[in-house]
Amino acid sequence: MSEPNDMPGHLARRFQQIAVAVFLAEVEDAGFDLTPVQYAALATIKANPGLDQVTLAGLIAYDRTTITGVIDRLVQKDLIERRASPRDRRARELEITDEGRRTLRKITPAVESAQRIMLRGLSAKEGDELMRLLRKAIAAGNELSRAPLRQTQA
Amino acid sequence: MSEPNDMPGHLARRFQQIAVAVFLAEVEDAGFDLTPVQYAALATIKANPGLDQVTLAGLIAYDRTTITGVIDRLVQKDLIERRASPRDRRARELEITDEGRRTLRKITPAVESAQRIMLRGLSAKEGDELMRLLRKAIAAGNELSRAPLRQTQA
DNA sequence: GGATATTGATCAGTATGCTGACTATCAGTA
DNA sequence: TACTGATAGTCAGCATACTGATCAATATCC
Repeated sequence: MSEPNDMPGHLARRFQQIAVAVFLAEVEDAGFDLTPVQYAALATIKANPGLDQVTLAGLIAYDRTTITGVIDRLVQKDLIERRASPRDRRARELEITDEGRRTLRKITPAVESAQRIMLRGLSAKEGDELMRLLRKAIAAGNELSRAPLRQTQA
Repeated sequence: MSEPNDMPGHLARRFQQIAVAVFLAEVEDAGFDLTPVQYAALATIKANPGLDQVTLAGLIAYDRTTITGVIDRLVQKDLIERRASPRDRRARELEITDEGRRTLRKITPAVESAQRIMLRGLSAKEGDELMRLLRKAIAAGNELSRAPLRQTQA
């Protein structure tokens, strides 16, 4: 373990690095310009119409200060709308647009292809096992980052 | 797989996110101010005295444009020295300083502790298996990122 | 030897992620 | 109701990562 390449932290970084590169390449090949982070936000907004930014952040484990910029860019691309909440004037409600829905639908094959490519060195069984172990490690460490996963409303 | 939290790419991001947070917390508790990226660079420079930036980048799979800033900060902290190579005037030779050596020695327990914490949800056997699977997936995807691992000189 | 290609390093620009601070608003309570 | 604390969102600042460009220096090939 004396060498970075043998450490879990370094492997985490490398795997993430490859995952992002594969995602971007597949999505660009499909003719779209969307980052992994933007995709996850968009898909989650579609599945939870009208949610506010803090709730969105909790559902995908983003920092609330990071979400601001991600939302900005999705709005700029006309994929979502951000408007003041009538019930809480501090909050913004997020809604997917028709354009966002269309993009999400057309981009799905590329996203799924990317998930397969990043596991291409593993058998199906190994891929499942890797995901199981990642989920388990993540669950145990959830509270250790500033942006933990929050399944429910605060 | 229709939900981000079930996708390998998202799990990769989450695990990396936790790994970085744990690393920073452990290192700060030990009284140091060093990022995972800076640590890996410093350790690799110590193990390969006089290497140039491209070689360093290859050994830890950093992008060459990223390395520039990392090196800047390590130099600023007096942990390494950067000087022109006598053999190739384009290249810079990197050398760890006494201060860098001292820091590396004192920080090691915190770094190792961090590696344990980020796997704390897994048994020893599961942790080994996770690392094996990550290494295998990474090896298969090595060439897919702009900054692949390069074990040897270009 | 000289044109050409390649390489090492840097830079500008963009997108995450984070820390810490700040404003506006809301909720609970004395 | 006024005070207090908590919450939603944003901002400035810093550190990765990347794309693509540029500059200087080295290699290669004719």
